[in-house]
Amino acid sequence: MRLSRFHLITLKEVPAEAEIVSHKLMIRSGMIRKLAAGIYTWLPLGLRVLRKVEAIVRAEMNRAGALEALASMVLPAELWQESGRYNKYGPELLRLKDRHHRDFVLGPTHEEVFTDLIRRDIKSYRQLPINLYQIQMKFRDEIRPRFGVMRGREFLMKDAYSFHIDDADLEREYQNMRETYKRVFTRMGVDFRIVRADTGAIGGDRSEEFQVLANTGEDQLAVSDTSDYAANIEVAETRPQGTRAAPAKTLQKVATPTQKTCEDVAALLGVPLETTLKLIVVKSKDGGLVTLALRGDHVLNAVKAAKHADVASPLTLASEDEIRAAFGCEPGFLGPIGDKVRVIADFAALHLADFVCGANETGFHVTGANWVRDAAEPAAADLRNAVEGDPSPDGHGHLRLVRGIEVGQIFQNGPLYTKALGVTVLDEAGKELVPTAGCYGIGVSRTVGAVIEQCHDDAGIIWPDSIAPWRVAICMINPKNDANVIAIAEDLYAEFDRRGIDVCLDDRGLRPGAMFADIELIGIPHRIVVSERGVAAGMFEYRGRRDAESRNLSRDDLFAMFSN
RNA sequence: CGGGGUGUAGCUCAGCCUGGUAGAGCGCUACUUUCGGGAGGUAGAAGUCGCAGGUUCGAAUCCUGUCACCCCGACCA
Repeated sequence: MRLSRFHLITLKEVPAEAEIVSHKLMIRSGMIRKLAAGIYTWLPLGLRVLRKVEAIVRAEMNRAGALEALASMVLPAELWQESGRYNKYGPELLRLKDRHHRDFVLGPTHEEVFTDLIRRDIKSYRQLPINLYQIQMKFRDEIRPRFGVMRGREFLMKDAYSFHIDDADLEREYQNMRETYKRVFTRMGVDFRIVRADTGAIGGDRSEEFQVLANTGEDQLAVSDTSDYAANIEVAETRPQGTRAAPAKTLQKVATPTQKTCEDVAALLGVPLETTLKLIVVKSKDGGLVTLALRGDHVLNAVKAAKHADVASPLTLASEDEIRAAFGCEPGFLGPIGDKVRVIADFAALHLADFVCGANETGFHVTGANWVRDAAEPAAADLRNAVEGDPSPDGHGHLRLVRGIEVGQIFQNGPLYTKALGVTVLDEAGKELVPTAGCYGIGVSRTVGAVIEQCHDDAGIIWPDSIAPWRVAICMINPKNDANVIAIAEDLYAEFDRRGIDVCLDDRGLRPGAMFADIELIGIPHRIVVSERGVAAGMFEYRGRRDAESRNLSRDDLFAMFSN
């Protein structure tokens, strides 16, 4: 590609809309432009990268034996009503009506569509297993789109759906996809971890996420410092540690007129935050209320709490009015003292002795509180987020917390959707059985952002060869002064092109400074400079994007370098 | 949805408090001198000041409403 004929629009200034580095660089380099909140246009430069990521995903999926298909983005609501997700999925599901007032949705994920396809076409166990995938735009009406393509409302996703005769075969395909994803992200040149994950809105039994490590990632991960245990914080287990000390202090009421949070109360009383107890009142499964007790320094884990047998799912906080009615005081002064509402305590909260908590009286807390003596012994559960230094749940080492960008997730859904849509096939004995299923997603457009998040410097993006818009840029210095420069650069460009090496020729006639700045900003991994003095010496200046200096190479050296 | 903030030239922003001729830098166009790390000079094009009402002799500026966008908290590839 000749850059003089390419729509390369770079910006010197940082756009006001962007917060994180990948978003800034994608706009500055002219990869994307925003059309509305969370909705972007991919410009030619960005699309070259997106297509390369897509090509790697496609190649690896094909190699793994999956079959590419393509479904509509607009889906009939009936299918979603049939699976029960039309109501369950929430406002993230964009609903529309056609001219006949029939209900449709924009597809946020396609379990229903592919399960329906299987229901119609697959009659025999002989036709299984099958793994169908597509690479297609998805739409989710996110509460708060942000960070450019990292959390857009429209995004490009590879989604695959596999169907099996039994769980053992599902497990085999799950491992097949797991290995495939490892290959995909390794080819992108990113540092990633596979972590245990919640199944969320997709549902099912077992799931892992592929997380690209980055400080700007929205997900928190708990990883062991000595074993290979790694989990999304949502599902990272915590275990009971230590034992509860015997009560040493007496129960005392203290005035805390404006202190509603554990932080404020601890500061007022001059006690460590971890000696305080906080109560969070939520809806219970039977429609009433249940109280969750956590140590003041711990954070409630909504995913774990919602899985508790007595807690309503999804987790729903009680309203202030409900709290007043149940406790007889304002929120912010609640305690387990007395038997106002049933309490489930986190393991760590259960081990507190002589703790500080609300007095169930507006403006007051108590000190020296103890379970059993002052409050009924609560049920125990794992309710909190793991923190740095917690023992690893696998018994090996301690947890470290890191941040990641979720670029892929694999699920074993089991018969969740096949059962809901009434899919059956005949087995060897001629008996009907419900196939079991898995699904596997890769956020293709998000991966582009995630790679930039990991691979950049002050000058701009640093693409790995595998997904760079071009592997090599040939830059002409002052071509107007020397016809030989043009001739030799053109010849080199033609030869790279002939050899199938993805190359661009910067023939825009810019001054060297501006040209180099652009080539670095858009992240071309290899740069070759053709100049008057180089031509005179019969050499080319080569510089890798991460190199500090350029070096002089002959034409043969260059081709040798890119021959593989 | 709650909390905070911003809408003025293609981009980044000043002007608004204290109402009175629409501004700067970058970018763009032409000419010119330059020509190995985002060049200098000269000339130029470019904005219904988000939108709608209101107050006023007069509104970018004050008031009301509305829309859009950004940031902080509950969702997920």
